[in-house]
Amino acid sequence: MPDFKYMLPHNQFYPYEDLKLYYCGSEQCQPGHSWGPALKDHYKIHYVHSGKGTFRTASQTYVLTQGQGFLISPDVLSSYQADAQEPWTYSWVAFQGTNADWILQRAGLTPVQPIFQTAQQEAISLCFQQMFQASLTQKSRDLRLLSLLYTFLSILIEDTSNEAYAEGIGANRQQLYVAKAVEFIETNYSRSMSIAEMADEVGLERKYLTRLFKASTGLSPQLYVIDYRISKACEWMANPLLSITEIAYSVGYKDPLLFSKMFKKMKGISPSQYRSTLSGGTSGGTSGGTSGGTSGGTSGGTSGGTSGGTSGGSV
DNA sequence: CTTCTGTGCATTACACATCT
DNA sequence: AGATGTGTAATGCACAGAAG
Repeated sequence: MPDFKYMLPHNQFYPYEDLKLYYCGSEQCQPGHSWGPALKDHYKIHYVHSGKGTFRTASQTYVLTQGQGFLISPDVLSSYQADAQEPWTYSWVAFQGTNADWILQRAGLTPVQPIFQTAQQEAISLCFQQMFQASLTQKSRDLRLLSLLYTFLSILIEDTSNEAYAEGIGANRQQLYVAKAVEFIETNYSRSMSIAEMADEVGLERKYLTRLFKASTGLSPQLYVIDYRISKACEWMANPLLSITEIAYSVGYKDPLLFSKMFKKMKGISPSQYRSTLSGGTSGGTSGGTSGGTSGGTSGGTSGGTSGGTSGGSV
């Protein structure tokens, strides 16, 4: 495949918000050719056709060869360099969009696990070859390139060896387990669910998952579930059309009294008192911070509040 | 009151390095 | 090459405390 570089024209109207191809290309690198350490504001995947080189993040260094690739994530400091003796020939595609996170997660690629290895080398090479040909077209270039980006990502998702490769990297495997558990909580918090069920879903023994979870997030799984439910409840408190009972049911509590008890334990005040602070204009205190912060992971305040025991925490 | 959850300690399984 | 030692991942048992 010849070297090529395509970049989406800045002035081109581009209505695809879910996935947007920024640029792509292929290059036979010179020995020692490098980029970074630097940041990007979008995703960029490199795929190595031949030769070798090094990809670095803040915490890891990876030596990559034919059939492997790496993901640069937005706002993650990264660098890469071609080998001095056997410089790599690689292709790249850069993109962003509302679905980019979700698609990459399905392919097992995250900022923590940015490396992949494929058994579909021919299919991926063909894909980049078609990108080169598409970049030469005029009228439908954006559509063709976007379809090839989807094809490329679907190959990564389908490639089971990539998943096995990701799981084979010891330290990151534990983070994948925790990520799976968090995903389970965030999709099942609104119904009655158990930690054992979650462990079963993740594929680990309950106690071991508890340990990994606490080591990673600082919260036990149960406390994380409660914290997540109460945070969701706080978001819905702003809607005056919903009763406390309805909100309790909506976040997985069958008993509104139990919901109030847990709410007070986590927030230090009852749900109705919390709601009155929202309408009363004292939103600077307890209301604002929790709703946005918890979905991303841990919320530091709660663990300290509950560790003391039964006498509802001071958050 | 029953069930669930979290934790300490012991044990097993496996990978890897070193020694004979 | 096989035996042995070491470290780590994962599980089992038992028990106390909290949740439902």
